[in-house]
Amino acid sequence: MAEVPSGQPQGQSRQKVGRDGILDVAARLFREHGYAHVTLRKIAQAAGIKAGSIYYHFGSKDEIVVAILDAGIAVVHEQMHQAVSALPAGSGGATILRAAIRAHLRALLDFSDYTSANVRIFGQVPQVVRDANLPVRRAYEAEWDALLSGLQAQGALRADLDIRRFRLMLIGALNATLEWFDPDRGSADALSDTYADIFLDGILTRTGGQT
Amino acid sequence: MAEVPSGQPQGQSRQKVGRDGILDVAARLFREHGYAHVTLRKIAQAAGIKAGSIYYHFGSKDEIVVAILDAGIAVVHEQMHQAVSALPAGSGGATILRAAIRAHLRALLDFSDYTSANVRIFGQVPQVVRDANLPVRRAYEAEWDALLSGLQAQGALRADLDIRRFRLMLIGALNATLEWFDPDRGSADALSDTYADIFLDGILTRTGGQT
DNA sequence: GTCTATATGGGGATAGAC
DNA sequence: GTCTATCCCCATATAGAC
Repeated sequence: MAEVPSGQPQGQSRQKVGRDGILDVAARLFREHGYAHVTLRKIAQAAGIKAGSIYYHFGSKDEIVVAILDAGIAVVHEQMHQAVSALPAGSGGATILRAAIRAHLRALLDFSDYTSANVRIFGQVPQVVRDANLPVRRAYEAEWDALLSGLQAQGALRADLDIRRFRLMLIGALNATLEWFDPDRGSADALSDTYADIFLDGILTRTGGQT
Repeated sequence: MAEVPSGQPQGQSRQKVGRDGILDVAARLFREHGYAHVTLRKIAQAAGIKAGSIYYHFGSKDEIVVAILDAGIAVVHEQMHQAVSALPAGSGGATILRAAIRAHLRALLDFSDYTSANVRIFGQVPQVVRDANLPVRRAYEAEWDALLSGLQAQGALRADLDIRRFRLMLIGALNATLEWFDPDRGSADALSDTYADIFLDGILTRTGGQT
């Protein structure tokens, strides 16, 4: 993301000092390479400092990871909430869901190294780190469940749809996109529309007309 | 899976000798703990041998991993192919898709430590290992694409559905289930039906009647 | 706030006895 | 086929100079 000034040694970005600079480069590295392969030495090198210096800002590697995981959920939660809140009052269920899906996918694929790092490494980190990230995860999940339950109560969603199960399926499907998304084959927004088309109406040929 | 005779020391299964025994325990450990956290020492301990002995059967840790990844795809590929082939001639598109989805999810959640290990660790292994697994993956993907394209040619699926993209979405969604599936909340088969319901017909309330 | 130097532990892999 | 013993490397983390 940050361009490297042309005179710099390879593999070392310009100094990104301070706690936030370290988090930024660490999030990018975790996103790209996964949890285990990213060492403090590599984070330090990418930030333009030495490994020992990291301990002035953080108490442990896991402390860095927890900060990144939490920030990743915070970003996507805020984006999704904003996107839905910004819709005109009285928007239909399909419109609301499309907006929420698009916001989630944008944060994951376009915006945020923190969100994508979260999705990428959550399954790889030690249990204590996962536990530390749980509260913010639960809050985001609750936001989705509230949204979906509201739509179901309005009659926009099938009455027999299990909200929790559908939310797990939907978020799981969206997050899995990270593994194969290629911006050269289409934008995140275009992908959002395809997801929405499929989840809202399915893939079968319709005999009767439908929204 | 294998019961431990009651007199055995903790953390050590009964001897599972030979190459296949090592692969079995390694697949289970990779499934449970991910790639990086499973060491040769732990595999050896679980197999009831010492770490050095593994090198009689395998040239490296990566050789073990490649064997497990390949076997994981082979199992799910075979199961899916069998399930579809076993259907009565002239089965409808919805029936065929339901059978394929069910077979995939069964292999992943009920059957095979190899398949679930593949899904769990593929994103964590070194590039050379991923590359080695690519041919069998491509073959499985081709099986799905052929199935879906055939259904689309028959008019069972929407004509504007991008097959490759849908296949990535579907397999990604099914595989993501591994992260949250809890057999106490319902069987893999029940989950398959929910997936099929959603992907085939969507989640919106239908105004007109539909299959 | 960052450096150098180092303690400590664990990993994959190899050699040779049995 | 499995063992013990060991090499070598790299990880996190700490201590103290600057």
